[in-house]
Amino acid sequence: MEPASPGRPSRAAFLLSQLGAVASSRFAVRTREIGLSPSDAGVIRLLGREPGLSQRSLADRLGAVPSRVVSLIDSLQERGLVERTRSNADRRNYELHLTDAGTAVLRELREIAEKHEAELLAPLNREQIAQLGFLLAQLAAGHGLDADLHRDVAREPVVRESRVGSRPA
Amino acid sequence: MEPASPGRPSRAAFLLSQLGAVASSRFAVRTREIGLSPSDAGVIRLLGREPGLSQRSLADRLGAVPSRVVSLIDSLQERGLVERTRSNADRRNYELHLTDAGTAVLRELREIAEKHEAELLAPLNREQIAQLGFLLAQLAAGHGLDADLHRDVAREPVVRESRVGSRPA
DNA sequence: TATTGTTATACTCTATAACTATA
DNA sequence: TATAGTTATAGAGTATAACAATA
Repeated sequence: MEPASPGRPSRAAFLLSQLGAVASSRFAVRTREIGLSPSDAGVIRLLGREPGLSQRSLADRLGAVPSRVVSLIDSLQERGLVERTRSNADRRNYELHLTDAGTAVLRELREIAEKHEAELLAPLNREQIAQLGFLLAQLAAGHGLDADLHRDVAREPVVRESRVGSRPA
Repeated sequence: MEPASPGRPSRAAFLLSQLGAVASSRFAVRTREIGLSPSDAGVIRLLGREPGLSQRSLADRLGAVPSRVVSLIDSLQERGLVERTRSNADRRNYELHLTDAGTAVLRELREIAEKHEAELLAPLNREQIAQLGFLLAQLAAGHGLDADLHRDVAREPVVRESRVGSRPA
C-alpha cells in the first residue's frame, strides 16, 4: 500500500487505462467467438455505416495504413463477408460492401455490443451509468475523440520506440 | 451518424475502451521521453513498492511470463536502473532492487503520472473528477481489478486467436 | 522431482518501401 | 506526375519449449 504519495491525484487516469484494457479485451473475446478480430469488427461496422467506401478512405477512418487494409479485406472477402467491386468513376478504386452474410454478422456484432455494454456496466445502477456516460463523453470531446468514430486509437505520434538510448543516470 | 440502433445503450463501454487507449498511449509517450517503455515503467513502480522481489514473483504480478521478465530486467540492468543479487536463502532466486538511479527514475515517473493525470482530466472540473474517480473505482472493484495493482491487463484467457475457422455464413 | 532463471525459437501484428495500374 | 491498391520484407513485442543450476 505504498506509504508515499499522500496527496496524490485521483488515479482516475490509471483506472481509465486499466478499465479500457479490460473493456477492449472482453469485447475481443466476444467477437472472437464469432470468428472476428477486433479489426475485423471495426471494418464491418464501418462498412455497415458507409457502404461503398474505398480501401484508401477505410484506411483513413481506421487510422491504418493502406497495406493493412488489403489483408484485412482479403480475409473478410475470403470469408464471404465483404465484396470488392471496381468503381466505374475511377477504376483505381474499389467500392467495398458487406455481403448478405456480412450484414448478418453486423447484426450479431450489435447484439454482442449490447451484451458487452451490459456486462461491463453491471456494477453500476442506472443513474450512475448515465453519469459515467456523460463524464466519458465530456472527456472524449475534450480530447477531440469523435464519440461515434471507431478509429483504432492507441495511435499517437508513434515514435516507433527506438528503445531510446540508455539512461544510466 | 448511423440511423439505426435508436434505443441503444449508453456506449459507455466503447468510450471506456477508446479513452483507455488514449490514456495508455499518452502515458507511453511521456515515459518514452525518459527512455522507458510502459513495461519498464511498470517494473520500476513495482520494484519501488516491493524491493527484493524475485523474477518469478515479478512475473506473476505483471501477468507476464518468466522469460519476458528476463529481457525486461536485462535491459533495465544494462541501463543501471535495477540490480540483481542472488538470494542467500535460496540461491536459485534473484533479489531485484532499484539502484539509486532507478529510484531517481521512479521519482520522475511519479511526476509524469501527475502531469498525465492532470492533462487527461483537464476537460472536467473538480467535482466531476471526483465523480469519475468514484464511478471508475466502483467498476474496477466490480470487475475484480485491484485499484492499486499495475498488472498488465488485456490478458484474459488468451485463446491465442487461431484466426478461428472461416465463417462463410 | 520441482522450481528459478535462461536461451533459442517462433508467431502475431503491423509498418515501410518498392511496384503495377490507372488517372 | 500523382493516387489506389498490392506485394515483399522487416521489425517489435511477446509467447513456448527445452535447458542448467539449485532445491
